[in-house]
Amino acid sequence: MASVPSTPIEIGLTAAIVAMQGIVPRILTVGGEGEGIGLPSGPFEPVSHRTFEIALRTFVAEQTALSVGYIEQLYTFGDRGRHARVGDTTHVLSVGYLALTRMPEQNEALAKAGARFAPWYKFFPWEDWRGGRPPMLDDLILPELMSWVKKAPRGQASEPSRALGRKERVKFAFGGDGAPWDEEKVLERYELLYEAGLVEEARRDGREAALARKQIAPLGQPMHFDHRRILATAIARLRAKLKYRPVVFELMPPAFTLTSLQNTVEAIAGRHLHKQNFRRLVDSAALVEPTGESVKATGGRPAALFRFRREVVEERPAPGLRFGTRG
Amino acid sequence: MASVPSTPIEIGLTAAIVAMQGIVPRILTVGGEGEGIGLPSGPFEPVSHRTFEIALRTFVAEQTALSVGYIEQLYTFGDRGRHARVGDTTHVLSVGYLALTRMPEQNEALAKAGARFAPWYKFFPWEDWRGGRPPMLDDLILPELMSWVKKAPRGQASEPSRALGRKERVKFAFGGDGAPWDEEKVLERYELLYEAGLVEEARRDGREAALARKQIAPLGQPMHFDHRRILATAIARLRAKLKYRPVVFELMPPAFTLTSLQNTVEAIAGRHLHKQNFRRLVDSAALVEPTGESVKATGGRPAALFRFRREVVEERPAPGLRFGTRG
DNA sequence: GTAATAGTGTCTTTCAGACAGTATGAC
DNA sequence: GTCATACTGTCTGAAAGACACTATTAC
Repeated sequence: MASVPSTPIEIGLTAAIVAMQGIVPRILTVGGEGEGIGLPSGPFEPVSHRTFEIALRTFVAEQTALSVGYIEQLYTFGDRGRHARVGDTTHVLSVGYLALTRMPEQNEALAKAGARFAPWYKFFPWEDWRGGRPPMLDDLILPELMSWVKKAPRGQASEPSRALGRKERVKFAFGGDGAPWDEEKVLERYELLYEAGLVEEARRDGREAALARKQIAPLGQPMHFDHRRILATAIARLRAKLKYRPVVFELMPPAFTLTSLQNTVEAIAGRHLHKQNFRRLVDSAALVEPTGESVKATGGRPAALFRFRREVVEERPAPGLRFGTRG
Repeated sequence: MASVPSTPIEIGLTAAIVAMQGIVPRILTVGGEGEGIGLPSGPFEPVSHRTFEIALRTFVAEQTALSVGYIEQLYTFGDRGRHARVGDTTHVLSVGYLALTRMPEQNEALAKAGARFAPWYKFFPWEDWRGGRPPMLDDLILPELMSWVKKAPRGQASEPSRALGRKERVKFAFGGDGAPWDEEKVLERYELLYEAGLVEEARRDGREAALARKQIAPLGQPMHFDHRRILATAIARLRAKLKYRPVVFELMPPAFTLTSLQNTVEAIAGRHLHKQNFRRLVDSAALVEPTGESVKATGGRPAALFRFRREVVEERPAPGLRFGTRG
């Protein structure tokens, strides 16, 4: 049970660091221009770092001159197939983290470190429904997925009834035919697009489906290694967590208007919410309290400012913004 | 970014394998009698296993002659402090998994492999509220935690306002004083008991609080390494997941009565549910369909048998048993 | 018949979703 | 005044929570 590993294993910590700018959710990226873009990451050194979280905070501070607040572990990816092209000995394993921060005033330190906050929907354009259902779904994605469904190999029932067929998986992830669009299924959708060879990473990793497929416009901007998958996991987790934990406030300034709070939630969820219900929700959940101040910058009625009530986390089991399924 | 690790790292996969027996939720354990009890675990060998899940299924099959159905990654633990006493080079990192299975008819293969299904509340007696609020909470746990709260070191505000004080953490995890008991906070409670030195593992790992504390009855049966923490994570995840994914059915036989389904949910959640509401919930969620058969073994009216409708996972975003906060 | 378990009918409270309306600013 | 944004009042229908009641077995 306690054998010596036969190949050296390196553990990479990869961080999806989120910040908001107006109605645009942004993700911290490194690299770019020719060499490819990715999430900030670094090796975990057990001798110098006691925990993952300490290691993560350290290398993020070093690489991006940014101090992050909320941190949460996402998932540990161990597939060899989806990893570095660099060789077969490096980066076998990556532990993904989600971190929330507030957009820094000055981005110079970031730029110097080669990092910048990129809009996250550049990587997942089909996930933003705030302008209505994205046309690319019907124009490109679903037709391509349908032909992938038809190409399914016969009699491949290695798993019993548990594993869904291709058709069912598409319906599950993308909705349609009675099934609704579930904004939380970000990872399922990305994985399906990967398997169907519709994202650049699939071709890069040498999947047959991708090689066989004729060249079409790429679906969203690709990333290094499995970083887009980690980002998909991060978005999915954040969208789910919003509803039962008050994590939005980690992205908000100390004082904010209810409209800006709603904008932030909508930006993350990728869809619009009913305004009056949102306000009632926030009010009845007692998540915020008025500061007494207000801002008069919009050309309309001045908006009252609010602050987050930290006490709620002790009061109730699941204090989140339980917005429902409709707009 | 791609440096060679300075110390050899081994990755251990550890599985919390759950099965039901009547109203007793059980967890697969290995070892016992003197040498200490633990969860089945094995090393991850990147050369022979393509993914964690394959590696996990393989070693579980080898160690326990058991084939598991549902598998889900829980968390990756990297703290050095909580790991093996064996030395400092082994088992630096453990990836925890939750697996659900049905109790095998024959346990001989298990027994031969040195494994057995133990009732999980042996390890967490304070988590079972089906017989009412466990007396040990008021008799032992809360008094001890209160004295730990009082012993808090002064001015240790290294983290800003984010980190709660000891008092707030106890209230958050264990409820009381207006705050309710949240059955999902299994991990928070265990971590608090560990920090306060009230569980055996804390003493074993050499925490001051535990060493300073006078000898009292141990709180639940301890486990090897950080295995009880992984089990706490598994129970918490399962309790939460019940409510929005139809995972209970992985623990049920193909045909079951509504009462046995409710018993299983109650066993996992650790508390009683309102019978009529539970039935209506199951009915309105359209999670099951009658088989047409019934059983007449109980001495009362025969119960109709039902089967799980696998189709629901495609129909609705979150098909679970959204039982509420009250019984 | 009684005891025991299985299952139904309906009432009340709460709350999500939506309607329409009022308030306060810039111009 | 108009336009734009901020905010409130109230209706409706769907659930959650809890009540009492009926059904079918063993004895």
